[in-house]
Amino acid sequence: MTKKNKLSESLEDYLETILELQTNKTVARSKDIAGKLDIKRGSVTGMLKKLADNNLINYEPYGYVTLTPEGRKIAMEIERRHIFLKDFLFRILKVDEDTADQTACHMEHAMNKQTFQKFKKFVKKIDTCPHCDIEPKSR
Amino acid sequence: MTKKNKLSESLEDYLETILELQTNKTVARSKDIAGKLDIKRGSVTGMLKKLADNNLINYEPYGYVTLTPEGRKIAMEIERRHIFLKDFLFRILKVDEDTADQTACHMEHAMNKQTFQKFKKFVKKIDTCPHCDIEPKSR
DNA sequence: AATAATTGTTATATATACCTAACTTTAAAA
DNA sequence: TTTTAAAGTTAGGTATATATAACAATTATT
Repeated sequence: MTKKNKLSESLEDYLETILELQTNKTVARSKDIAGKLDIKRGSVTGMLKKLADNNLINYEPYGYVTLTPEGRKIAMEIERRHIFLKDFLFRILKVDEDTADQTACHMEHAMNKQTFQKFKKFVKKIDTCPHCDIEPKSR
Repeated sequence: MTKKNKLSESLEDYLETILELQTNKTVARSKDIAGKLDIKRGSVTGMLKKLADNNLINYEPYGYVTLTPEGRKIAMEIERRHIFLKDFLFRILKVDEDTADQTACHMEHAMNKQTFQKFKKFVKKIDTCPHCDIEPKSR
């Protein structure tokens, strides 16, 4: 059974960051993870070990970091939440972009899966409501 | 100048709890704080000292705990957020009450004042929207 | 008032997530 | 290829928030 050990917010942030780096730069390096998370290089190693212990990343000292299927699944979930929440905060609530990003970064850990689903459904509904007249998504 | 030291989520939770106890039981006792926060008695003392250091509570060993004006102000802000978010999650998103409570407890720390204001305004708007037909607040 | 129970505190320990600084490995330049 | 630079690791330290268990103070019971 895949243990559902409920990751810490920090570990979730690492996974999210690794996914972004993998996507944008094909490969995740310790230094870039540190950069994105604004954390010192030395601190990253220990966290990578923890993630590896949890079978969420493939990690060999001095090697590149990649997500395992399970790590990827979690990372994508967090990333999806982040994108959705940031859009909500920025486009609908009209919070400035930086704040939207930071706030999304916190909120993405605060809801469980089901609650987030409901929130999403709710936002989608009001997003097309003529009475609420939300600015439409540009795309 | 009143230093705006940005409290940790834990310390904010303590303040919120103390306010609730003060309101419901007239006085906040260490044991009840521990109970509400599901934390051991021994751990509470140190946190109370920190809050006292920050001039947020009046604390004397073996005495009752009371909020200072500044502590009260913060506690009320957090409490207001909690109540609002829980109502949103429970009544509008229809999340079950326990989950709504826990989730509110996390979310209440995730937004800054301005963002929360905007969120509130937004919810109030859609709450009276005929198209969105939200179940009305019972009171 | 004496004793027992409850509540509060202290000291010590643990876990998490950081930092710094020295060191090692790998990669790049000369 | 040696040397240098960059990236990664390690060891030791700090801060926060918790637990446990022994002890002290307070409150309740008899």
